Amino acid sequence: MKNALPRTHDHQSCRSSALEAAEALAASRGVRLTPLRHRVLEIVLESHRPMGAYDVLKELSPERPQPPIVYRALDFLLAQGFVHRIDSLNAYVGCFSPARPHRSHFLLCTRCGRAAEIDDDPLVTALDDAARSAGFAVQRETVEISGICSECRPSSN
Amino acid sequence: MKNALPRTHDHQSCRSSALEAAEALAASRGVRLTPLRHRVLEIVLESHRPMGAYDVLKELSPERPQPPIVYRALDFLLAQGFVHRIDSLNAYVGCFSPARPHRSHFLLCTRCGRAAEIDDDPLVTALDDAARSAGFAVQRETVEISGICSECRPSSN
DNA sequence: CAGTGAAATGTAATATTATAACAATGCTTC
DNA sequence: GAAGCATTGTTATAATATTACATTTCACTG
Repeated sequence: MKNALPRTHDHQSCRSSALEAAEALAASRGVRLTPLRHRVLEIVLESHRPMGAYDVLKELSPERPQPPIVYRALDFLLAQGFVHRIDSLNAYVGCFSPARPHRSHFLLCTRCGRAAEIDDDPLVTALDDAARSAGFAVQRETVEISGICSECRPSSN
Repeated sequence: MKNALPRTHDHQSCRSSALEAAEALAASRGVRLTPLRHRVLEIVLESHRPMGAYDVLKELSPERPQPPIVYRALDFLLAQGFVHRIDSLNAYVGCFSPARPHRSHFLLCTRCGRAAEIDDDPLVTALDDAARSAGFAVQRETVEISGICSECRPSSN
């Protein structure tokens, strides 16, 4: 099911560096990135495409665990910022820079299915300003832009 | 289940004007706001709080329709912009200005449960700029800021 | 290094959200 | 009023998520 990623993108290495970063962060925070959690993170990182909890479950065969196993692992990884949730897809993506504090804002390509995190200062500022001017104390944000990515657009394809 | 809305907010009148606007728009577009669709819209507009499809279903008793009835009505209302979907809650809110073209951006209070649409030019610009600079052709956006609204914050409570 | 309590995992059952497939009805146009 | 299409009705089931409780593992303490 994994298909072409941009040739310029060394997926293998970004995945392992994300894993290493997560390991280091877990150690420094005194939380346990257990084998199960590690495995789930690995599975999610293996795809730049959001994966549903049940997709992860399938990848965990032949262990054939029950849903709570995966949901709990994902909850842990979410809490640690090692994965993000894509609300519009009921799915999860690995975070490739868990060490850098950032908001969870995404471009989601409806053609190739890839999710790209965006870290855009003006956007962050605009969100903060909008909330502040409404007297709103932000707890959580969902910012997901769906469309066609540059790789999938005729102009650059 | 409906509890205090701000005293300054004439909910009854904003709901009926939203309904009238939807009726007029449907007529002008040549689409049919059938009794069922009208009723579903009314139900959703009756709450400023996002309602799940099954909440709407319950309100439709004693007709006791099956889920597809409600999902189809909601799909129609979404397509016409008479309601918006809140992805982070799997829920729907009525749109109070369906005639004015706008994006669907929300503040969601986790205390009182209310959803407020925000129409913030800098935010719209920042989103557009972020997408454009990534060469991304936007089809759809989910922007939902969850937190505590000004009415629910100690300072203004 | 055994005992204890907390954290993590395992398991069963079920709740919640959403859709597929097809039948029946109603509306529109000729 | 028959044809064709949109809408609604019905059944069944798929997909997503959680509750409750049992068991195991881990980390600490004595």
